[in-house]
Amino acid sequence: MGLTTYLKKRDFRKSPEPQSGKTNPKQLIFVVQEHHASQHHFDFRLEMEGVLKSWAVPKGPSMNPADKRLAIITEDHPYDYKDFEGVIPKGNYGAGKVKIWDSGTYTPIDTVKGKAAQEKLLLKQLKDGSLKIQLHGKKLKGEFALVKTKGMEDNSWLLIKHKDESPTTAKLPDPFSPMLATLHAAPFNDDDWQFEIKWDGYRVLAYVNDHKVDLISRNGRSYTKKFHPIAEALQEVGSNAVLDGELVVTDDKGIARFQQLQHWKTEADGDLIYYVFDLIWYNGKDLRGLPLSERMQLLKEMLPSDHPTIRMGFTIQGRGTELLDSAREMGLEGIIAKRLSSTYQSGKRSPDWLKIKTQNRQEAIIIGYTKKEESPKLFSALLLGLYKNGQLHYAGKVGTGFTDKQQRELMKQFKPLVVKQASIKKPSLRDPITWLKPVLLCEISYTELTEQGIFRHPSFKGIRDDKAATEVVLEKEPDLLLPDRSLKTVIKKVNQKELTFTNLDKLFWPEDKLTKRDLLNYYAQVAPYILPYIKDRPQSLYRFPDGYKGKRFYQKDITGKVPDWAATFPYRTEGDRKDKNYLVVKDEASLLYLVNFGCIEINPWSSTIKKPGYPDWCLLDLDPGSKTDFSQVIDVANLIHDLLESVDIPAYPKTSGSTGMHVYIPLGKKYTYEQSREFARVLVTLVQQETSRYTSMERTVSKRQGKLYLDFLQNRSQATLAAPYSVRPKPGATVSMPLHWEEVKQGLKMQDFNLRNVPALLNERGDLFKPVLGKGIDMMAALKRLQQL
DNA sequence: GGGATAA
DNA sequence: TTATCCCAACGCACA
DNA sequence: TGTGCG
Ligand SMILES: [Mn+2]
Ligand SMILES: [Mn+2]
Repeated sequence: MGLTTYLKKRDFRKSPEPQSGKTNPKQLIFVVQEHHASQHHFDFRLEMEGVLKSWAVPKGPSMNPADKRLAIITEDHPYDYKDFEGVIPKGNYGAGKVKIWDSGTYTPIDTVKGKAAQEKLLLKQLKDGSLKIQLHGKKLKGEFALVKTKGMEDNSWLLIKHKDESPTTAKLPDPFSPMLATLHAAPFNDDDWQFEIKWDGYRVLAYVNDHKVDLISRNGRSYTKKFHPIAEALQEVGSNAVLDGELVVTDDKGIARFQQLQHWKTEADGDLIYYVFDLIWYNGKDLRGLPLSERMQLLKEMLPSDHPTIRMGFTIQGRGTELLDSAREMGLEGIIAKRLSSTYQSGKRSPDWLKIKTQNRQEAIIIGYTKKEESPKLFSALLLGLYKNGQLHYAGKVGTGFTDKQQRELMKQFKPLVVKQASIKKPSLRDPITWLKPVLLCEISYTELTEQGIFRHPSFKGIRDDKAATEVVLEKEPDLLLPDRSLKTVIKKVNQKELTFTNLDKLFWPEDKLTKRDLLNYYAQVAPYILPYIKDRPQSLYRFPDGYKGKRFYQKDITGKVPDWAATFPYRTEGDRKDKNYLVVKDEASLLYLVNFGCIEINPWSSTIKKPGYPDWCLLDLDPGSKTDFSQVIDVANLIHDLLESVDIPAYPKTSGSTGMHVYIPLGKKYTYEQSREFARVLVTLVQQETSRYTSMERTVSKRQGKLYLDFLQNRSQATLAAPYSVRPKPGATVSMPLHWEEVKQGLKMQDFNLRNVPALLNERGDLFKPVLGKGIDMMAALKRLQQL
């Protein structure tokens, strides 16, 4: 009998558990699929409780695909299948022989004749738990084994868990910290999840022993004395358990009141209730490895069903939307969603527990107000706006939450801001609108934001005067490509193409703790912004498979190395008798494919395959030398700007993300590379003459004497530069960031723009480089104007 | 990161 | 069977 | 015609 069953059958309230040294072996069997095997790795898939896990195991000496049959999977804590770490034991285990003994008789069972019979027997022994596994006389150290028998299908393995006992008898770590929930934007319905009310109180762990109860807060503070009625009640209810729950004070309507809890002194201050929602420990058994569903079952059996102060909170399976609605009706803070199969992950803010709020807070810009004709109020509703991609959008109207006094004060502030023209596209509203200059900020609460970006159920909370209106953007948790930090390999469809993302935990920037997963998430987030500048362009690959400090190499020819769906562009070098092929980015999938290949930076041509000889932009590359630095780059960039502005040539600057800056001039595919280069030469020559003290156009490094190099020669076919929004393989994961010319001034730092902050910045600023792909300049007219100078 | 090839 | 290798290149500027 | 350069 498994321990879980055993625990379930017990009535914990009636008699103490007998102390017994006997352990109950528990073994679990799963069929693991070998999904994709390369020369260097096995990729395993395991479908468990409806969730697909996958992980890569590097091939070691014992992992030949033809013959070797065994790998060991170990893990740190019991029963959490998401944290598999692939480990290949060193040494030679012979030609695929896994010796398997019957644990009772210790007779080898690998001598059974016939494949089918062998497999059948093995499975039987695994199922009834009578199996011990040894490798050449040595007991397996790991808690799991992957076993392949000769009778099994090629892509199937058996994963055997052969722990002696589960849950374990071990000391509870001290200090012990509770599992935490991740904030989640919207409710959902899913039968794999349980939903419960989020109570507004103190998170309290209760250590219940025979003669003593301790109530401990999340920060390790003792609440035993302060909330002694709860401690006393727990003492009656049970013993030898560690419970997790929320301690609340309810008002006369039964609603938890946080303020009242803070000031609670005696029973006259309100009714204390301890809502228990998890059982972590019972009679020396650590239950954290059990799935939530089983812990809940045990908890239900352990707690009395009708105790006035120690209660099990209400839970419902699958119907999150419904529960959030009722929580909102009741004026509660929100709900918690918990994955039924999840283990208790101490101290972790886990994606298996999600907090979903009934009320969200957001700042918004007041862009006007309406007034109903007949209304005695000064105004009926405020019109709200938000910036998205650098543009102001209508975000709904708020008609509640302000007092008459607040209305009078607001009207005073509105007076000097009244304008005739709307600052946005006019929403269709019945009541007459007074438009305001979009500078005033307010804070609102709301329940939901619609697809169109309109607040639902907004309520006014007050004026904000500590921020500029342009700083206000939607505080929305981005949907990440790879949100689950416990998966080391993920197979995912992007643009209808199946991509395998590997080695997601590999530290690409160890100092910044940034992983390959972070890099992929970054590019997925900025894909809409970067794609215009890399789509349909052949790519020069610069690969860093082991992170920015690791080995690196350039790659252009990808013939035969990329899947069929990847677009390519043929080329030849001198003496080639066959075509070589550039990789061409077409969509998010091909971009992410590159990134998974270890391409930290993206290096596209200046022209597309549609018109390969005609670049979209002309570029000036400002590279500081050994005796110059970024501050001179800023100076010379501004001089270039002044010059171009004086002759009416548009130009757009970006940091390079490395040491210098890039300036792009739109050409609109109208001129050849040679024309672009000669145009750049003219511009750079003019600027260099003015700044000869610290700039140079010399191709030979030594002749530059450490001066800043004005590089115009990259205006040439097949030459590449790091794309806008490209990350660079540099400390701090810097990004090549398009700027306003006003930002190009002393004090600007390369590190201001990096993998961590650029996605949010882009949401505010939009794509500043958009005009680079717009109408190209009239080069001849521009040259004529330059000549007049 | 992973296919090709030398040892 | 395992370890290592290999993954660009192009044309301009100056000697 | 070779070498450095990005
Ligand atoms: Mn540069
Ligand atoms: Mn350069």
